[in-house]
Amino acid sequence: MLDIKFIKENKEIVKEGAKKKRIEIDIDKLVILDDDRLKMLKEVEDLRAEVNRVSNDIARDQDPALKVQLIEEMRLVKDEIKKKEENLKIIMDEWHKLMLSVPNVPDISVPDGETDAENQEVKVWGEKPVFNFEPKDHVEIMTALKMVDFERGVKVHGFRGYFLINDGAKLSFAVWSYAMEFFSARGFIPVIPPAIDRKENFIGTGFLPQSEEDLYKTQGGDYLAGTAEVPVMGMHAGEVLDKNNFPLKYLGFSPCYRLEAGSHGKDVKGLIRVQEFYKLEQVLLCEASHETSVKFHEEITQNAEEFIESLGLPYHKVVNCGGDLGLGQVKKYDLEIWVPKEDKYRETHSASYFHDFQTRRLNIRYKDDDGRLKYAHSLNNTAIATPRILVSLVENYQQADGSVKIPEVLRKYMGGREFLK
RNA sequence: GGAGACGUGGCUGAGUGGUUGAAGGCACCGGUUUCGAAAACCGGCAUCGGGGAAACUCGAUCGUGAGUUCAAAUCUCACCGUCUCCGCCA
Repeated sequence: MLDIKFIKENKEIVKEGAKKKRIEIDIDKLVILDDDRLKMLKEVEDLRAEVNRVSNDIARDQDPALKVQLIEEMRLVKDEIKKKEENLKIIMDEWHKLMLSVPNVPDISVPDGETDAENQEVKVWGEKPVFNFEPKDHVEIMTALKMVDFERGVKVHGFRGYFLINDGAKLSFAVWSYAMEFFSARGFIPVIPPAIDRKENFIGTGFLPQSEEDLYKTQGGDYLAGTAEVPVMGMHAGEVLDKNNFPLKYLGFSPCYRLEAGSHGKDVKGLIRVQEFYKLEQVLLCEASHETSVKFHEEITQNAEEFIESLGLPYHKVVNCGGDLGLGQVKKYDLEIWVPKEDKYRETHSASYFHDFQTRRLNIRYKDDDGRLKYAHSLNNTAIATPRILVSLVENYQQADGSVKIPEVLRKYMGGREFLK
């Protein structure tokens, strides 16, 4: 959510921003609505002030006849207030709905573009593997090594179901353990949050109301989080944080549930696009300064880059174009790791910053040096997601004999083994 | 699952219909005192929104949302949450 004052004072910037994100929003309508809102609010408040004033008179005045008369007068004013309040409520509902739809303004450095096809590559790292044999895809490799069972996965879960078994499960634990150690060393506080979360957390982080069709829902009206970003951000909702603890760096570990409603035809095979997976997520809260946000955005991106590099996986980094940005995001980098058999990079990490878009909705503030309460800034980036990462791990490290070499850094979590076979 | 109690400012804690946005304490910030510090004393200290250059002023907020009333922290209802006892499970 943006500040309505900011919207009114920077109408053109907000409009341009929405356009860059390819989001339809009628800012002029919102501005008119807000003028109405303020006018109506003033009328209601003036009437309330009168009632308050006279009520005090009633309490003080000893003359019973006068009391009765004043009470009668106030009764009429109350009726008027009621009518005006009803009007105000209608305006407020509409106002609120529109406010939740206003996208955050993308940074000037965000390239223009419609879809992810127009994201710009800004970095390429690593050597793509050259095989002197016909490489296999991860489904083949992992099935042969009995690391995964899709048939039974579909039997038990349905479409996109999978079991990770034996080395598939072990490798997942290895990745998690390694990531836990890696990110802890960089000052991240590990958190295992609830993944079944109240609606407010989804509105607060910007996933609702827009992406309802992608979320699993419970009978109680809660939702299953598609990322630990939701509960970890919700953790401090409504709080006034101590500035001295900034930046707050959390490493959230949670199952992630995504309906993938709009992508039933895509990536139907394998572990790339599943409805239930696990992710370690970097979530960061800092003071409200653009420079600070940018600094930490680069930092959490760098963290992930170095993590991937330590695994020895070739990847590239893209700046997402305007059309590929979410409602609240100011700027986003995606890291995409090489998948040899598909002959392309696949997204594994997504690093974005939001300014106070999320914290305003979640009411996360801190007291600044000038004594004023300010909304903190928030950012997040993937640390690592399984099982998607296993795809590039096994495909890039596959050997002619069908075995898979285990990256050096993971070996200590795999009992010192060098190969999966 | 059954019965009961409770939810007040950064924290603690009074307040059961009328100038109560809310006593007292702690914490915090100024000042006096002191060579300095502590203690003591004096003063300040909620948030959000509207108007105003400002002083200031108006409105809202005592878990959340509705309601009763001229007037609600205080009464009613629903919801959320916490605690205690019993039961159940581990």
